[in-house]
Amino acid sequence: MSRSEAASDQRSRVTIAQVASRAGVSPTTVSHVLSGKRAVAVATRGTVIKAIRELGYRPNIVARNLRTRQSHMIAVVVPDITNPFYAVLTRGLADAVDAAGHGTYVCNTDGQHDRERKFFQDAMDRGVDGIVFASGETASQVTFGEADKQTPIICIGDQLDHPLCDAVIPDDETGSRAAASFLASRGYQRIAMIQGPPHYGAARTAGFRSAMQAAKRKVPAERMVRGDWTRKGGYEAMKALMALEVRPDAVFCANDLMAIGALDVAHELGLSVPQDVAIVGFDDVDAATIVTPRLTTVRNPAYEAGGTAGDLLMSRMSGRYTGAGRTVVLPCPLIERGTA
Amino acid sequence: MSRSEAASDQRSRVTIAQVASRAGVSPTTVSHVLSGKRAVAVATRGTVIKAIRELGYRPNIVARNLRTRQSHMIAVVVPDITNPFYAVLTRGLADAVDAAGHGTYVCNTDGQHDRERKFFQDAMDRGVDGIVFASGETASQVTFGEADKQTPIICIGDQLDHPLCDAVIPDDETGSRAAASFLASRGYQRIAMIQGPPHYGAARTAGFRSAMQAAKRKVPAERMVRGDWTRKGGYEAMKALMALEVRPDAVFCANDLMAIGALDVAHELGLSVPQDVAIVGFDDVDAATIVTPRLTTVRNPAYEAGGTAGDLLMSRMSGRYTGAGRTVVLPCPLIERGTA
DNA sequence: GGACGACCCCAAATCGTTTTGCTGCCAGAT
DNA sequence: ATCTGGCAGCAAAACGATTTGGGGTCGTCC
Repeated sequence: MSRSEAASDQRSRVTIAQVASRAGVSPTTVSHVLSGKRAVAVATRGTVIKAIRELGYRPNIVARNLRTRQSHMIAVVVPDITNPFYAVLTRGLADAVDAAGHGTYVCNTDGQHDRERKFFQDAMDRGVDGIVFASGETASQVTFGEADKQTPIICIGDQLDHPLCDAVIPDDETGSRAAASFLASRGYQRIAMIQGPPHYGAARTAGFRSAMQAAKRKVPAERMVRGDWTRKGGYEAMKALMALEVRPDAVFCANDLMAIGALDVAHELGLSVPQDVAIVGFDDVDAATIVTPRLTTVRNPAYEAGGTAGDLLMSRMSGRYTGAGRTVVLPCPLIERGTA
Repeated sequence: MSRSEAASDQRSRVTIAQVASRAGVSPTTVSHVLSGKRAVAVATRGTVIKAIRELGYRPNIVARNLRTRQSHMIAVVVPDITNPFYAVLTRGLADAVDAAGHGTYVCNTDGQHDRERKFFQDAMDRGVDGIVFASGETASQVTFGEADKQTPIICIGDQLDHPLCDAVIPDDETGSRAAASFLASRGYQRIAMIQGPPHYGAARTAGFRSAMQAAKRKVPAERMVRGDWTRKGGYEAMKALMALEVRPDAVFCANDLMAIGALDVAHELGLSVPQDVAIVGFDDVDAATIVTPRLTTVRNPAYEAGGTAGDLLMSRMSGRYTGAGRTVVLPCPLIERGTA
């Protein structure tokens, strides 16, 4: 009984040593045929490969990671994977690094600083080879231990004070400016904006303001309202706007979800879009083409952002690039559809 | 130069040995204060903790994983994180296991069997503590090595032939039946269905058929068409349906995306929903409430599925449960909105 | 014939933890 | 005075790979 138990009790996977002993060589040799780091005679290699196959050997990656000090895993920390923007970004990243054999470890922070810090530490301790940080614009809150400075970081949408940090930032300001001047060029006079919460999305507001100035449109304070990025928030902000003495005839929303909320209000009030009121969003999420009429918006290149983050990361991990932080900015083109 | 280099060259993080030497104790003791697995005198513990703090020591998780043979990481393999259903499921899982200190490693398979297998192996080799497999209904394609049988697996939406495999399956059939009988009870006569691709979503079709039989509605073959789960696929399927000699007056779609595509057709044809044609979907994705009119659909409890998958996994990982595969089925309630 | 390379392969150290025995030591009971 | 038993701490062996210095064996060229 205890014997048969022991026989079937191969609780641990087969190790490199077992392969070696079966092939009649040393573990070193097995390792070398696996990695190809040193030449091994073809005959020997054959024996080893045969043994590997017969035993069904698979290398223990954890052990390898410990020895080589790299995990072939990268962490992506986002506010919420449920948010399509971050889901797409994550996918872009995953696709970019997958071919090189890197896995992706995702962390949801809900935008809370302490969770950001926690996951950051966690990822570091787990020995990830790189981190892409897409958790809002609060990135600068994180501080680094000495040891953390070894690991490359990519920051999306913001800069970060770290020696090995590259940034990829969608050009929010130019995109917003394009949206706002488009509205002006269409002849809309009383253009309003639903911004993000205080301290967020400053670039989008800046782009809007700059376009208004260029188009010689005055924007009284009551036409600059705020939402919390959600559909509901947009709904309420739009309500406030529509309750104004002089109603805006166009509104630029800092993101699509809020624009959809604004659209809800228009429908509710029986306003026709874009005749009575024009609406432009930002992000170009899937839902933008689902709503009726389809939402005119600015495309936020999530997939590309994730992809270039992956590329930047890999260029550092491979040692191909070592140097100061790079910044790549991605264009955010205006997508004309039905709401403006 | 070389000296100062060596000084700043603390390439590796501080180890438990350094802490031990600074505190004047053995690594063993440090480990014990960290894990609490054995008592250590309060004075000693104080010294150790002080040393830890002064040095900024953080344990090397990779080394720990190697020794303890567990990674506190679980893998979730999904077709596409970009699909809201899987994003939500993943989030439910992450939230469930996060508190216990488990990270989540996500793999996108795009539903391709070879990628499923690849990621499965990859996850195993990386030493994850558990896997939740949500990649379609093709799960049964995967085969296991002897060693893989040690790791618990949760299968979502399907069963899997593995000794330690639990399943959580949304009750597609009952949900579909509810949707279809609802349609019948509303008096619709010529009820059609847009199914998933061949071999997929069989339960949803079965529920539909069973309800039709119970309601004594005949469903001629031309009223059972297929889409590929996408909006476009739904669009085309609906086109075919509307081109029929006798038009259906209601159509049940196997998922929301296809339902939205169907809705596109209705709008295009100037048909009013639900007067001219009723539409019911399945999944209750966010977009279901964005479309006009809002989509009547069956709720697919993604978040809960992820959460219970996490719970089942943890009960096994902790050793609290060891035993045959459990199956928990989650109800899929009908959500009445505007399209039926 | 000896020197010198090429070519293979191995032993042993290493990565940074956790986990066993095991050893002193001191207090209290016999 | 001896024994028992618990407490605190340490040394050393894992965990499963990679890496490096070195040592055979052979062939070739002076």
